Amino acid sequence: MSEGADEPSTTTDAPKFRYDAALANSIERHWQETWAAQGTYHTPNPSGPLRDDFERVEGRPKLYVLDMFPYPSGEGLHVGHPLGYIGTDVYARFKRMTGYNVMHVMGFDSFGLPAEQHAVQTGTHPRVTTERNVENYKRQMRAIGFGYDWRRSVNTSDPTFYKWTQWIFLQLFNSWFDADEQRARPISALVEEFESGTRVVIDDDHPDGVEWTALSDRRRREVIDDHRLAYIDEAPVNWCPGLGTVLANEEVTSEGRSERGNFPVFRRPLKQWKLRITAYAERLIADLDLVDWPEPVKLMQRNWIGRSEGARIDFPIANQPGEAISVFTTRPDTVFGATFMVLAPEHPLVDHIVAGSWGDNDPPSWRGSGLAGLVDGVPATGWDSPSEAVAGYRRHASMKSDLERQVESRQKTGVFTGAYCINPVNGEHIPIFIADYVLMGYGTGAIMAVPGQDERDWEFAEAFDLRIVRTVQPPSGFDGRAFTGEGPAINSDFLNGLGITDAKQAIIRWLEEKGRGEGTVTYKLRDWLFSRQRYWGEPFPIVFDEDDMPLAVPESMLPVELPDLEDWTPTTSVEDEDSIPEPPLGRATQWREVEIDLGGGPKVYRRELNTMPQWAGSCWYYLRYLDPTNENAFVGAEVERYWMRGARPDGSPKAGGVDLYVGGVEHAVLHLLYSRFWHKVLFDLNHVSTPEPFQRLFNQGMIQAAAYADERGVYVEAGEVAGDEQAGFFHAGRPVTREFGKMGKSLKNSVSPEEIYDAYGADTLRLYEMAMGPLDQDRPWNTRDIIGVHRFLQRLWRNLVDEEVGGLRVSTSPPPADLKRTLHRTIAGVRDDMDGLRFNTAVAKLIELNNALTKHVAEHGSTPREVADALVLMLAPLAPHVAEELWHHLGNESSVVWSAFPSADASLLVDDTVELPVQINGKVRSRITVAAAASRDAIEAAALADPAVQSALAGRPVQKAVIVPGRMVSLVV
RNA sequence: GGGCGAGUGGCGGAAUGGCAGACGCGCUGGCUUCAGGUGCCAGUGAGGGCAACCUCGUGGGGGUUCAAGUCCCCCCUCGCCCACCA
Repeated sequence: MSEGADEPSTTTDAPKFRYDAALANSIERHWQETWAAQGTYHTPNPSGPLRDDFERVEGRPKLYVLDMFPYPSGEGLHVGHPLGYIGTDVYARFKRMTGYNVMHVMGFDSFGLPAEQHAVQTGTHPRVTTERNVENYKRQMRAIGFGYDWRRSVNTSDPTFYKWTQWIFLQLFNSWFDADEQRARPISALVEEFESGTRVVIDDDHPDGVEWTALSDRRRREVIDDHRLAYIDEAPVNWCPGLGTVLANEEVTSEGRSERGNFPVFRRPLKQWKLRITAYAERLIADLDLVDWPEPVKLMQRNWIGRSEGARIDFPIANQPGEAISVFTTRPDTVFGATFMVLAPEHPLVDHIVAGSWGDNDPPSWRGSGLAGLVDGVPATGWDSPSEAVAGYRRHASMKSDLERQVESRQKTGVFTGAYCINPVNGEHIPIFIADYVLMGYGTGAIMAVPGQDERDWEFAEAFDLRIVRTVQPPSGFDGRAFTGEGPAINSDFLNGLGITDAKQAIIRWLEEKGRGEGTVTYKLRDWLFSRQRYWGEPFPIVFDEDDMPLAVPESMLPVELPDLEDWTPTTSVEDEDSIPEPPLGRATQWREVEIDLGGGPKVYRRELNTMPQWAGSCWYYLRYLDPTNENAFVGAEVERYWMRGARPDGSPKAGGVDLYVGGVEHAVLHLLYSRFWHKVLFDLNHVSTPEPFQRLFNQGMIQAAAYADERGVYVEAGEVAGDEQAGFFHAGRPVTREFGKMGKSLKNSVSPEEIYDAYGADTLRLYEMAMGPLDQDRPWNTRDIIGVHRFLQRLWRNLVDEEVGGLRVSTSPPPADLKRTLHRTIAGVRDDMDGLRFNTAVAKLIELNNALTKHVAEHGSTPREVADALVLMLAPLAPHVAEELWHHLGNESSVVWSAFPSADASLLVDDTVELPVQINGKVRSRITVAAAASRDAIEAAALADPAVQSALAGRPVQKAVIVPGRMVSLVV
């Protein structure tokens, strides 16, 4: 018994042992302390320091249930946060009670922008605020009664954790992607292949290959560095002055702003770290077939990776023998209709091909006359020369932000370069334009324009009065413009008559035979920009030598600890897009240089001053939970194999990994793509045993709450609003309007878990969040509804405990047959629902059982022991505190947490007799009761004999009788 | 513009093609209480009828079926994702 039961109740005349908030709170406090003291939720490993009493669970199947861990914000948890956590906690507890060894841990994603921005706002060092916030989150989570093994918890900003984040980065740095074997291999293997001559170096200076021994030491290092999975690249990146850092493509919205903070983002070339995720594009798509994920998430990943099959076609440049422009197209079958060429404005060949002067027949529109109103300094007849036009148009294009491009209704603009190239299939000279609708970042940055079959090219051709040749026969009556549908090839020489698929195959064969191109695959995915100019992140384990070339810090020197700084704030400026990134670590004057011996004696090196992005720690934290104290490896091999192995009971193919991963759909392409990539690298290098990290993914819904805005549109505290839908809503006497949105600070509609414990207890909160709807659905929070599940717990308690004196109201007599059937039907249903994560219907079934029990107790004065035991056990995953209290009250010594979930007696799931509805012409006219095993004939006879049926038939003969035994009778007259 | 998903009482939501609205909130009536309610009991889709019952009813319109919230076609509304990706 908890001592709380002896405390006076807050209400004056309520029974002393009524399950109210005060009693719930004392029960919860008592068991939380007891569980912590007894290590109830400790999960044993098969080996190592956390082996504990592994024998106890040996032979059980393992189950790894994982939540997307939070970043610990200064606001603390609101009731919208723990929805998924409660769901996994219920599931983990249920599976433990049904015989699994369950891994269930919570950690903290504490590096990165959110933590740092919070620190900036409060003016306190992020380490201090992070530690404080983590403690607050832990306290709040303990109060909800989560069954985590807290010994395994990790915090990504802890040096003992990020030591291994850095170690994994070095794995990436020290490996390369072998395209032939489609996997990562140690960089040393590449060096060996170069040295032995089995692989030759091909670069811009040596397109036909060059001997390794012919290269300088420095050139060799450059070649190696260019192969690494983590490499430095100078390329256009997303520079966000408002945040003072560069961002990954995934962190930039389609409006060209930062996902976090909504600051403008500018493209500019900078030297940055990148990770070669593009090498894994094919496997990242293919292995989606191995995992049990929601189809929309798989689709989002496939779309993000953006695989396109097509061909590369080389168009020789006119008057420049031996030179050609490569294009990528998904429609090589339309090449006979390519009547002009378009390059991205930034395409490197533009300067090379641009003509000295306009041709006599080049119309004003080709010279840029159409831009006269849009761009400063354009004469009404266009620019005077192609080079002026190119320069002017480039200026115009680079000034346009992505947002402006979108707003500008996609009017096609561009200018002629004055140059021509030759269509390789028919020898025609076709003009080369530059236009901003062709993007440098995709394919080759150049297209062959086929206006007859491409809407964008059609628009461009119309705007610039260019020739249009159809190469696919549109259906008769087609009055559209570009025809993108299926049809026989026309105007295409040897392709004529072929369908699109056959024509593609034929032209690719032709291109490959003639050496004019080849079939190829292109991806939208870009390499992952991996450095940030922020303080609060993992330092790179990298130093630079006097040649400015990167070298790995030896593993023995990890972690490279983040130095303490007086001023750790980022350098930001919202207005100035010409600003340049300044890593705050540059201010660490003692730290930024280091003397170490990397072979050849101690030398002074310059440290990498950027830090890793927020996603680094979350890429692999689920592996550290398994072996958090391991000082020799990021995870021990035996432990990793035990928890990550993936064998389905039926032996079907399975990726393995985490058995159930629950989190928000907002991570569909960021975290989930990045961590799959890291996991695959670790898999290739034999550090983990499964090709995928997360076997099953489940996206929980978002809890929304009513928010209220006044006449000015300013949000007011939702908790201070009075009124209802009929009367309207008021804040401080003034009318406000209601909307629903994500719970949080910005809408002023947060509800803290503490408010709910104080009024009802944590078990009620847990139960309410599970009962309010399907776990994967968004749903509005409604504090008013909570009383329903609280009453349920109160009635259940009252059915087992005498509210006045606290004694048990449990009898040894067996339950009557109907109650026993209800019990076993409930057991079967609840088991099913919990296995399927349908906790809302599981709660409904328990309430139904308890309602039946309440009737029984009203008549008999006590609960049959058999029902009491089963009900408490079934309640345990959902409301663990009150279940544990009742379990001990029922006389059990051991924890309900490790007790067996009840099993249904199959013989009690079928009734002896069943009531069947009888439909006449589709409408229910009567109900008959027949034996469950009755034959069709017997059921039909019983239906026809029923007086209500007879009167409804009114003597009409039955034309047809449909009998579904156990279901219904349907008569047609 | 393209893709995906969803529309069921006053509200949240249940329904292997087989009795629509389980369960909960709210509401109505009653009990308990000096009073209040976070207590208890009963009722509660709409309309009609004293009643047994009858009619209508799952965004709208068609269809398949003995039987449709569920399957098929068209349309409307909302949400999410992508958006000049060659």
